[in-house]
Amino acid sequence: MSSKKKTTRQNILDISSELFMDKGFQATSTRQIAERAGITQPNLYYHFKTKEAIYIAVLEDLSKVVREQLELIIQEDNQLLEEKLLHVIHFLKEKHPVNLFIMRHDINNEMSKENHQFLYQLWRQSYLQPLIDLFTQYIKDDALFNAVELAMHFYGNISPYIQKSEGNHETLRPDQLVHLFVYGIIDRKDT
Amino acid sequence: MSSKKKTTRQNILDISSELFMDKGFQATSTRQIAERAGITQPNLYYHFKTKEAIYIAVLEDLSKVVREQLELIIQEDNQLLEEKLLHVIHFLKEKHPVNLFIMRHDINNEMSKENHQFLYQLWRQSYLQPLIDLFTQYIKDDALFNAVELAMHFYGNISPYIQKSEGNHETLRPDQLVHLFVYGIIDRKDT
DNA sequence: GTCTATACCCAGATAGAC
DNA sequence: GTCTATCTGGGTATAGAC
Repeated sequence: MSSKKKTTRQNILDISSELFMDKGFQATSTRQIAERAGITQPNLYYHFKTKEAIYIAVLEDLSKVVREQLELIIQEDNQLLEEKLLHVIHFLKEKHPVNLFIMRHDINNEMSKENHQFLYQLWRQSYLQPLIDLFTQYIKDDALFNAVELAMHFYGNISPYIQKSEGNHETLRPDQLVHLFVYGIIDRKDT
Repeated sequence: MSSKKKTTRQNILDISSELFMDKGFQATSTRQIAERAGITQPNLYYHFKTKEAIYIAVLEDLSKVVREQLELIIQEDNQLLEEKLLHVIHFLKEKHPVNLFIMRHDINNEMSKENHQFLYQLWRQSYLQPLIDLFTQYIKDDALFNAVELAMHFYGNISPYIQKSEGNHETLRPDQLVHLFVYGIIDRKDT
């Protein structure tokens, strides 16, 4: 507790992160952010040039944490693929309850052209690349799918299960999710 | 060609359907709809009470077609589960290139409370129920997952692959998609 | 049925005082 | 650094003439 008080800038980022990652860029207004941060809306513009700049700063923070953690997980020794995937899901679910659909939609559709490019690369490096590396380690050369396809597919599979709101009709447990991803819907436990 | 000219109302619905299902409810403005329909924006309000009413009419049209077609597919005789799933994907991809994430997000988050209930039931009946019926036919009683879980999971799996825009980085073919869903990522072709 | 004109609201962003 | 006041533009929706 060397410096107990958060800076206004960091406070804005933390609150914006929650709102952006839950409701999305468009649906989050600068007035909402300001209200929750306990400041006036124009004051945001002292700390950031535009609303989009806030979004970028938020994603830079998130990406750093995610990348570090995912790289740790895939480097664990003596673990089955299933166990590592389970760790990934647990990490995202507990520490990172983010709506990945909305996040990807915002990156692809709500940003200016330059920022879209930048954020897409950021997303790829921090979210996708560790999974690509993981699958590269584990799959055979003659596998039916390459590592990139599997990594993308993995995110498509787990996204509905790691966000917080969005009418939680998805009820599978993380280990069931991994089972479906690795073995499919067919029960082969008894073969 | 008994009546060649589309009514204004139907024209509005067709254009709204494309926009809503591609960009979502919020991101589609009544001005855009009117412009593409070749009418003025206030004229929309002669045909529909609100923007939300347009969305509901659109989803009623879509649901009817989807429900009929999916029920046809699951009733086909002498087909493997894989073949039926493939037919479902082909139908959705070709005739119904809709962003299912956005659709579900709109139903859950952009509608008034009553309309949310109504549309959710509509979605369940037309999109989900046929898949539930299909899995009920094919899975064993002691399977690891029930039909509802599998149906939800199936949509989560295929959604990224059937929309038209949204930066097409997903490249799996429909048959690969079915393979992953049914057998998982492990290559067991040679066992 | 379709139009013009316009009301009303909420968004992002800026100017300038303190 | 933070505020009040305000601009500008976009959104949905209504009134009323034709």
